[in-house]
Amino acid sequence: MPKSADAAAKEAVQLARELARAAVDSLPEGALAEKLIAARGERRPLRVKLGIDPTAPDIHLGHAVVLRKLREFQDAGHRVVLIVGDYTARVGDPSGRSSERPILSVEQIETNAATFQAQALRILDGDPARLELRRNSEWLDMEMDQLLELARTTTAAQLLERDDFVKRLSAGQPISMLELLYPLLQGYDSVAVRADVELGGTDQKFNLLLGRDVQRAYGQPSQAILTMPLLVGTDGHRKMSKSLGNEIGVTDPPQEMYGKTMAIPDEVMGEYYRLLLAPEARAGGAGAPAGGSEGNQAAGQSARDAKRALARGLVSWLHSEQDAAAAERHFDRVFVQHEAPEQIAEAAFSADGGMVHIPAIMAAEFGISRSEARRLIDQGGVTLGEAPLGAGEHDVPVARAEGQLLKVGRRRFRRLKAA
RNA sequence: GGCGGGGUUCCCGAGCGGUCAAAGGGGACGCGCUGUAAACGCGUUGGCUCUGCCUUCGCAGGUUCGAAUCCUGCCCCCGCCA
Repeated sequence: MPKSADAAAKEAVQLARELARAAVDSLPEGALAEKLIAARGERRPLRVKLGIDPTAPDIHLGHAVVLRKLREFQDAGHRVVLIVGDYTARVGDPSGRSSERPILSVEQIETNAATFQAQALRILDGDPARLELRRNSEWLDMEMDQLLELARTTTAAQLLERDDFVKRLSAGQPISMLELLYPLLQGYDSVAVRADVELGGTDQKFNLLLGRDVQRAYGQPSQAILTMPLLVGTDGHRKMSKSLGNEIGVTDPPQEMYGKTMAIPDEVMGEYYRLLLAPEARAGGAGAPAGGSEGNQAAGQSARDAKRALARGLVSWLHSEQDAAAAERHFDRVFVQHEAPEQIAEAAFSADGGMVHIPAIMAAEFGISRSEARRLIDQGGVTLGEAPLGAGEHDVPVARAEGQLLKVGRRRFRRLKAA
């Protein structure tokens, strides 16, 4: 039962609108709908490209924003081409950076690439009909004359249009040739996989658009592009990134994921909902603040409840509902009731002359220096059993330590056992 | 190629022969408060066998009783000129 061309077009426009939900740019205007119509006409899925450089070992929620969007394309019947930038990782994309990237070893990149793929599959549909996994070393490890051919497609002026370059140039910061080359290589990725659509963060806009020019130069139709907002990190200010230490990893254990989410500033909660959770959850009951707030107390409570719902939602998505429930119980127990967690790792200590050296245990268990451990003790941040250790109380009789709970700061626990 | 400026602890940034593990700010951490939010207050922020010792101020040498501070060479960054 074929639909009329008119109805099909309407449907495509509608779908394009849904797919562009939460996106910052969908360019050029109307291109996505046209691609959808064309694909339907040719009875083939769209090839939707995302490139990720494995410069850090783990995928975090910032990546998840875009991966989630890709999943929507998959669910609409299209094919995602996920390119792990094992070759471009050696070049270093300047996007959003004020300095050049450190050079990664080939082994490091290889390790990262493997974990990236595995972690991306937590969000994407792994069905081969819906997902094509590629490495860009497949085509970027090219001959010099091929590179020159690629270089011919673009002028220096075009590359220097990029606002990041402009800023750095005027700020007197270095721009390496490799960085200038990067957008071209990314554009060539689009040529190599014949991308119909490419997604990326807003910081990728320039690169994505340049990809259109590169494709055209190679006689291909230009891709449509979709840019997603950059997710702000747990500090609430800067974009989420491993190197800033403000990330929530998609493979973070449930308790950690829940806890980190509870620590984000209230102001960014809305962003997290909008960019990470499904529309149902967003509209949804769980997160809806209790109506008719009575004063500050009630408003405070509902903000907290909304954040709990967010934390639950994220853990449910990336782990499971059971995990989310368990993480919440743990959170309530440890951080709301201030009780010890149900599961506590043991730390073996060796008694020396009947005394136990607490800083040594802390150093071994938590990866801090003994000096730092001493400071923590002196500041009253370390509790053994019921009472905090006093300043200078670094060595403790075995009897005082055996079987006791060692609490460091607000969140680190160990049960002490004689070795 | 020439001339000039610059490389300091997680980051920015002071220091410019001893009183420097190095001001100040940011960040982070701890305590208090609290909703592991925000705001606010106090404190900590190289390591260790800790009243002292060791390592650190781009790298390598040198001068000196003593160097982050002076000299020489090297590496890197920036600007102007060519």
